[in-house]
Amino acid sequence: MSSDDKSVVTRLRKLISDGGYQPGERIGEVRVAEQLGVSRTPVRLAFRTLEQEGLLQRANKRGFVVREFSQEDVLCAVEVRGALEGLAARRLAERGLGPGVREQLEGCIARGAALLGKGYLEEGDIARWSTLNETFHRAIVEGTGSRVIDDAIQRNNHLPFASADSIVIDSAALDREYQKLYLAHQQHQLVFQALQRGEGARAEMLMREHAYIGLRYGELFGLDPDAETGAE
Amino acid sequence: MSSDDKSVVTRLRKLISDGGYQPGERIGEVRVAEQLGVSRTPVRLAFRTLEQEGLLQRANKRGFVVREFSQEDVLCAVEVRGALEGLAARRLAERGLGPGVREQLEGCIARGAALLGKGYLEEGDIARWSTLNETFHRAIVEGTGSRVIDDAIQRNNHLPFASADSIVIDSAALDREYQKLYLAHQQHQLVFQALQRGEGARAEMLMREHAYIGLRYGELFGLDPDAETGAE
DNA sequence: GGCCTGTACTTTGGATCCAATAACAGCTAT
DNA sequence: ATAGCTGTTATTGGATCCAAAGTACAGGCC
Repeated sequence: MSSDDKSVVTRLRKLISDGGYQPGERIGEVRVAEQLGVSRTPVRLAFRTLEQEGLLQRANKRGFVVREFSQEDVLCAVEVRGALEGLAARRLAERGLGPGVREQLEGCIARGAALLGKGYLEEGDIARWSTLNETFHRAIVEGTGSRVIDDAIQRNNHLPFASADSIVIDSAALDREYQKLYLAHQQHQLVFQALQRGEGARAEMLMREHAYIGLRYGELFGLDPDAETGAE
Repeated sequence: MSSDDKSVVTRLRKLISDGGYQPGERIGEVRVAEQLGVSRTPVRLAFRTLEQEGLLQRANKRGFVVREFSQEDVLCAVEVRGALEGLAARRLAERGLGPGVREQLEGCIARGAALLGKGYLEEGDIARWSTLNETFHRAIVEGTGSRVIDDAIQRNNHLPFASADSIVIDSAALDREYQKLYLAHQQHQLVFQALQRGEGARAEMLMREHAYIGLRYGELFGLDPDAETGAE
């Protein structure tokens, strides 16, 4: 189950989000099994997982359809992440961050400063930011030491547009993206400061606001708000 | 899948939470299949669902074990619910509650007032409170109109101690429970007032605090805090 | 005597087979 | 001509079979 089956779930998730199946489209077991080169059994297992994740939903009486998400859904998923990561940040601030977490967060901020210090973005910087941003968020969530909170966030992140590293969408306009990343970096610093000082409420609100960064902040830089959903 | 298989998931969930399998215990496919009188296939599918719900977790290299939850986990699950229901309440207050939702909430409060107005609890009141409380919470969550938020809350509620109606634990001491329910009723009224007035931040904080009602409020009434986890 | 290795058994995961059911189409009757 | 019924087909869900991987036990070697 571990190796091969997990790969089926992953590949099916990728197959769907890459547009192999359109939102609202009915998805059948046999066709997917043929496409992935496996039997129907692991596909059925994977359908179950993806149903729980929210990517699939049961059809009228039989089978599954690919779930379709509205702009509103995207916004809500980001708000859910903000609420949960805010909760994690508050708990972390109140209970104090251990040396390991502090070190990780400091490392992320240092890497962010190095990345953005030169005043512009170059090829590969976006990937580098993505990993450091991922590390930063995971450090906070794992720092709470609660699998329940972690799981809740992970489940929400299964929605393809909800996770923390779906910020950058236009890698062609690096100058515009630079401003967003710089703001995100500043927010990271503020969150870290609040965490260090044990300012729970402030850490929570900062983390919550930080979730919006990939969503509506484009308006601040004169972008078209409709193009700033962060989806895909 | 719909009818029979859903029953397998439900029955297995019940089998686990009724103590048929101890937390931390390894759970095998064949034994469960025999106990439920079905083949291994639906059991495997059910394992998948319950893994996503968080009731099972993968064993070291093979199979599943029943997840065990600490007191800390219970607290975290309640805080997660508070954060998410708080988010729902804020959105509802900001966007305004429609006549349907308002009516439902008013109905719940009226029923609560009738239930608690006589000053004491009698047999059956606890079940009545449970349904009205469930209706109240669901009205707020569904009132947001967002399946994403709804799903996130539902997924958290799959943990047996996390849902909103795991308040009352000691049905033998009805006088003590009365005070808790009365406080809960007052909180419902405050939440409703904030929702009506469009006071988003206040509605959120009230809803969030309200989540704790079954957890630590026992201390206020001189109960043993350890007995007030709300589990089961 | 303890540790390592090999073999056998247990259990899971994948594939295939069979039954049940829902969708679809064609036919008939009003 | 249309609506309802019936038969056929396609697709899902359950059971069983087979292979692979893990674990435990035992025997041998150091």
